[in-house]
Amino acid sequence: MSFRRKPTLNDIARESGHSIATVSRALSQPALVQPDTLQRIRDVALRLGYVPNRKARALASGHSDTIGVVVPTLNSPIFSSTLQEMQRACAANGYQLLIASHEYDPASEAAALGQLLSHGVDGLAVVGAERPQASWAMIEAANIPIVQMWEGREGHDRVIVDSFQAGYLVARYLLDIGHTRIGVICGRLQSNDRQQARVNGIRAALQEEGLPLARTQISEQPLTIAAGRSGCTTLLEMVPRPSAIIGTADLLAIGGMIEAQARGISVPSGMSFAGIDNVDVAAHLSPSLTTVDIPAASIGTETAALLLRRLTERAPEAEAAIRLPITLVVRHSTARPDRP
Amino acid sequence: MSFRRKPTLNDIARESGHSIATVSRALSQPALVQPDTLQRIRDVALRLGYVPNRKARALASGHSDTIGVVVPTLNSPIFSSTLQEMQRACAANGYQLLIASHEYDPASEAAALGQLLSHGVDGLAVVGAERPQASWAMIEAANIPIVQMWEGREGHDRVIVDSFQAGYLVARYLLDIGHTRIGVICGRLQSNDRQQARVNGIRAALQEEGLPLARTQISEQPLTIAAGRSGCTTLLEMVPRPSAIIGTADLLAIGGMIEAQARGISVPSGMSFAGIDNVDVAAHLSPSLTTVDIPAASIGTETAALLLRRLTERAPEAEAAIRLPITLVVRHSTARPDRP
DNA sequence: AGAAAATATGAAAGCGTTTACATAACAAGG
DNA sequence: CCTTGTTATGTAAACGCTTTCATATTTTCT
Repeated sequence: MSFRRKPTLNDIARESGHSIATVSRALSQPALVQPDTLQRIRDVALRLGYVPNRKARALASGHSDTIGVVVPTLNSPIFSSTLQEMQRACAANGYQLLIASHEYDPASEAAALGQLLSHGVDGLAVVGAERPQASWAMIEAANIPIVQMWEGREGHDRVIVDSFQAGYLVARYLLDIGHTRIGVICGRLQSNDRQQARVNGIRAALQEEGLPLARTQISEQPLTIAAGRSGCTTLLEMVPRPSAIIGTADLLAIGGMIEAQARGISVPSGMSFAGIDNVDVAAHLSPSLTTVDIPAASIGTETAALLLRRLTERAPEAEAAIRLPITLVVRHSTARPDRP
Repeated sequence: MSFRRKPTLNDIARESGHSIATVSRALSQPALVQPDTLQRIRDVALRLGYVPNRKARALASGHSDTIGVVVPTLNSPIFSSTLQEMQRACAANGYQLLIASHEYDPASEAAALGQLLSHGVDGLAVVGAERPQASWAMIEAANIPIVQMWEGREGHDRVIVDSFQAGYLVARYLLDIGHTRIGVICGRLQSNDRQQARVNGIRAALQEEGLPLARTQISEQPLTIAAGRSGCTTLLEMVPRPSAIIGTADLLAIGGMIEAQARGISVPSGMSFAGIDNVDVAAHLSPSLTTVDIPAASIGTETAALLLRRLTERAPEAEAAIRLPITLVVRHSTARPDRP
């Protein structure tokens, strides 16, 4: 094995007796060169084991074949499946995913955005619309296609689900089957417009029945099963005790349900539990979890498709707002309350 | 808002009256310029809203401040937490993660590796050691630090866990408490050395007792809860029926356990279930799942640390093989068998 | 004070591509 | 046969930054 440095276009040009320009064209726009030269150049390239240098290509051409994604966390079944689908779609079209996460910290998100933009991503996908003015300014300045996922404001493309409606649906269902004392375990509301919207949806449903949603009915927690358990513990001290608990994320609802069962409360006869997300495990729990299905994977698919479209279109189309449907999935963790 | 193009070093040079070289130094090696010029340049840079162009920087300097990671799938609690930690550590040191996944397909993995290398990543993290010769050749040729995660062969740095031992531990435990008819639900074995090793570990433990591990005792499945259920269904047809089932991934064990319960088999009194991974939910199931803890997050942390060290060290240190401890976690999904 | 060493800056040559623009060759149209 | 169009190739100028080398300036030492 020789320790020659990597072959470049120049090497191929020299070896093949063609100019570097022709070589470049042969490799990236084969239609522009004659079949036999094309063949000769390709042979040499193969023999030398040429691999294009995308840094140089990016610098010269202005695009990097790279799409940036900023998510709150990688460690979530929801964002994972979105990312998985984005990755699939992007890879299939020759794009790489540059992924950053920020743990729900606006400052970290700003830093991540800065990094991605300075890396010259061709497109950007972000979660939600709530971010400091400075972050939005950076995005504007970059002047590249951007898609907001989950939540999104006017002004940019977006692939969204109605989180408010998700909250509303699940609360409305519990009310409909007779619950009036409802507790809520939700994620940290600050800098998280999805969680805010879900809680607001719940509040709206309660208000329709003239019921308030007091602070004492809500427990704000990190988004883990363990946190769901402790949230449940807190809510169990409400007087009167809630007859149903909504977790604004399945993990919270699952944790809550487990905690209740551990304390000898039977679900759903003693207490109902419902979540939002419809994670994989929800269908398999005992009892299976009533929840609202959020098409996380589709968000990834649609976002990638939209971004790829923007990256190839000639005349900019109108702003897109793709709204994906959510559906209440009634399972066995909810039932009519004992008696009021 | 003007539509000026992005400011470059040249713009700053002109505005500040310094040479572009000095400006470059001021921005990337501040120690080399005098305090007052430094100040002046920084002021101008700030005023112009200068953002360095990493593509150009990468081309000129030869490194991209980017680390490539190739995982089988993003949609797995295990890899998610590894990635999450890598992301955290890398971001803290100014590196971005370029993530690719390949759904356990060697060809896709090769393609992904090619993309990442051609993007000029400064370092690489991959899962496992089993890949086509051609893929290894590409990696060698790139001549950048690489870390194998989970499994790894000699020849490159690695941060590994003993998957064989994981399988062995859980099987040994079941044997110790008296089980002799053991079924296994495992992931696809092809191109997945972790799954292979886990199964081999189980086989080794059985052999110590003179027990075989026949093909009929094994059900190979995708790595999902639903697949675990169907794997369990298959194994229940073994005669005699197994008294314990090992899922070589928690998701499989969980699925299996749920299926058994759905069929009226009580766990663990009627049948024992054990997994490997120790995913979040395992501790909270009913019954809680006996499993082997795999420090997925630590793998991420250690890999990132190792990679970052390699990227800054002067003299290349000796090859590192960091072996992280795994531990059997006995919970309530396992018990002595009824009677032989 | 003079020589040697350290420090701060500038000029310019890349880094490996892409891409106008120019040129040459060749086919078609009158 | 000469003009006009095509088509294939080459020349050279970016792209925005880093970095070597040379130069000018200041400090340190004898």
